Amino acid sequence: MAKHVIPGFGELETAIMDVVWSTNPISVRDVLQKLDRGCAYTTVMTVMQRLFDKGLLKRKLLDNAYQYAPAIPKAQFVEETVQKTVDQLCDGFGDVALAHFVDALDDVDEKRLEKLRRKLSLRT
Amino acid sequence: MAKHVIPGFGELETAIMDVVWSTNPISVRDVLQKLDRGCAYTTVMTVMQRLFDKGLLKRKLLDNAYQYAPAIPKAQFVEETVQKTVDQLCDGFGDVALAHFVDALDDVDEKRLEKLRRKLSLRT
DNA sequence: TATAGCCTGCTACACTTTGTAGTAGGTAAT
DNA sequence: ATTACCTACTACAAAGTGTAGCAGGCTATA
Repeated sequence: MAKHVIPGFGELETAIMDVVWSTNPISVRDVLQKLDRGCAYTTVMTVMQRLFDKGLLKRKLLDNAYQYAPAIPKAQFVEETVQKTVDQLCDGFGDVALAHFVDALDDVDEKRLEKLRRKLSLRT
Repeated sequence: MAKHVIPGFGELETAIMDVVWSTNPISVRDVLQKLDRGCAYTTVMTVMQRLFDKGLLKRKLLDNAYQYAPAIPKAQFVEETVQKTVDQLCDGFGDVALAHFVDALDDVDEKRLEKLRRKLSLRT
């Protein structure tokens, strides 16, 4: 089975969320079609149900079928996930982690570095 | 049970690695004592065995008991973990993730920001 | 030498998360 | 009414992690 890419967030779940973020409201059937990965209707339905249970999707009954939509915008979700990840790694490993985040971000392309510089200079 | 704090890295595992990083070589018994969390000897042993299997610990038989030591220094492990995490989140969420990493790091104390600024100015 | 004590290896179980999907039962349209 | 589609419920596999018992082996000491 696919490894968890993001803690508490599997590969199928990510794919489904991406579909729903890009097109919503959307039915299970349509997500299934857009996914194009030959899994069963019920598989997609179950995962979307779980996403709903986790509070990541909301839904509305329309003509006897659920129409799903993101409970939070992608940007916000990513923000929270990143923040949580940074926090957890810093909790677990302290300053060392922080330092390495900086290093990791070091590899980022120049355009982003430029943005970062601008950001930093704003608050100096 | 405790949630996974770091993907592929549980709470007990982190605690044990920290003990071994701070004191090594070290026996299972001594780790158990230092942990001070009332779990069984065999629990610690099993987890250390797994850590060994994962390549995170090395060991040497001494007087019929294993002496464990980190296979890699903490700094290196943290670096790899952080790098992997950043990569995965960027894979999964693209530029949005990156931007939010920058934001997350924004909250970091001034001393670190200063370091970051210095780092960035070096490559402008 | 026997016995207690500590160590390892093996095994096993619970629980959670994620992917996967079948079946039953309901509703709606043809 | 029969077909088609939807949901709810249920279930299972596999991995990861925490937890620990038990058997067997070595050592030291009584």
